[in-house]
Amino acid sequence: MAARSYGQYCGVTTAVELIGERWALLIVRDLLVGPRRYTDLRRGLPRIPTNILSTRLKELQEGGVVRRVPLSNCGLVYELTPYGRSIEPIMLALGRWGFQAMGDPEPGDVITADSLTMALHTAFRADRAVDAEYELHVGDVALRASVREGELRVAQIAPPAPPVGGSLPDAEPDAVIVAGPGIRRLIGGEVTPAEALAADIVAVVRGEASLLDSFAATFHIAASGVPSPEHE
Amino acid sequence: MAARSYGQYCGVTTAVELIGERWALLIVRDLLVGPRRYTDLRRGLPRIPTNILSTRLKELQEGGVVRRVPLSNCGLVYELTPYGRSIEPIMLALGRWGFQAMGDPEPGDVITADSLTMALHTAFRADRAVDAEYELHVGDVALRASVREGELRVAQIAPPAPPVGGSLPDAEPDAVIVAGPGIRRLIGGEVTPAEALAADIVAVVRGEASLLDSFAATFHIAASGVPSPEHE
DNA sequence: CCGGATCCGAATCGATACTG
DNA sequence: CAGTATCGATTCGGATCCGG
Repeated sequence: MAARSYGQYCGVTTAVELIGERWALLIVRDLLVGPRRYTDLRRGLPRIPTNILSTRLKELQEGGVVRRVPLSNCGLVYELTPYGRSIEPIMLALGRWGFQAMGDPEPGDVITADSLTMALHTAFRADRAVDAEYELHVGDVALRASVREGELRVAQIAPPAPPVGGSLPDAEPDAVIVAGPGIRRLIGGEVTPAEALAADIVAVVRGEASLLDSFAATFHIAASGVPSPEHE
Repeated sequence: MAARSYGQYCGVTTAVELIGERWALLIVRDLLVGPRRYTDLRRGLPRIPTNILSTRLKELQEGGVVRRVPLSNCGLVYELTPYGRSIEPIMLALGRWGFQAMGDPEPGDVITADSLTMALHTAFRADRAVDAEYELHVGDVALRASVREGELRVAQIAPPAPPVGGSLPDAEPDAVIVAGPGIRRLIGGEVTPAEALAADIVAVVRGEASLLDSFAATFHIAASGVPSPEHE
């Protein structure tokens, strides 16, 4: 029996041995957004030590969760295997579960492009979705979220986008929404869109302010049971 | 920012900080089966150090996942809060995901009553369920699984059950199934019930052997994508 | 710059012993 | 029964270094 094995013959235990080590699930979260290079993963996980990142990538490969793919031109990327990708619904559900217990950010907490992308998918309600194109800015992260026919697609926008003529791939968004971490309160339904605007939690800097209602309907995480009554 | 925080403001990260520490999710798994005393948890997690168990229980309480309840007569139990219980569908899905990657047991691996109970729930297919009463023995564990109207109830049977007249709560089961860890191959569909009987993977020691077909239809985990092509 | 490997102090984990 | 105390073994975190 491996040294750090839990010593149980059980599906949950096997899962935890595959993706339960420290940082492993966050690596998988970022890879669910798309294939990433070693350096991309480092940027998306600012506090991960580099030796831990390479150790985890090796372990995830041995577990059949992640695959290493050389790029045709140069370099290489890590990507999920089909088996690794099949964890997506679990990741989304886990994100919703954790969302209920999120308080306000601790000093030093960051919001990364991949985590916000995943959070949008987590909060996406296909049944209530209103078709629209949003540009969303939270902290340093800028995303383009396209809601079309009940489907969500999220693309990351490079922050210092130099406006070189002709290379802009997207049409103008219907609304440009600028927010901070307090956007959690809007998605969680703690505040209405009107209250969020009034309290400066979010701002609609382009497009009609009413599109914030569509946004709040499309991206919503209901407090299912009890979020977490007593906290430390 | 807490010392061992991941430093990200994200639902998945929050979830991992709540239930991602070593052993934590296995404690939650056992508590999903029912409230448990400290000693019960120790028995269900034979390799957990006792200081880790008490540390995790404290952390899970601070996170609002677990609650400590004094018993009316004597002693106390740990139980999940409503928020903690709301992780059940995720746990079941994770058990199915991990099941795909289970190989054969390592030497020293055990099967516990709570993990097998959870595994039955994990593998239960309400849509294909056939009503029946099973008594299932795997290793030292004995379970009573009742399938009624598409619902599953599992009770644990004390192994040395002294046959004191009148105190038996259940009627006779339709079938008594005795198996080893190889029962995974039956649930995973790697072998048919007939093959499992022929290979001595399982035995029906009471009741009609054809009930093993019902069992295999009721408890099944299909290989969704690729289980895990390459393994270490 | 990319993709790591190496080194080392700090924190955590695991095993055992002990206690109210 | 329900933990706490102790201590060596591991792992983690932070920093630096290195080959392409």
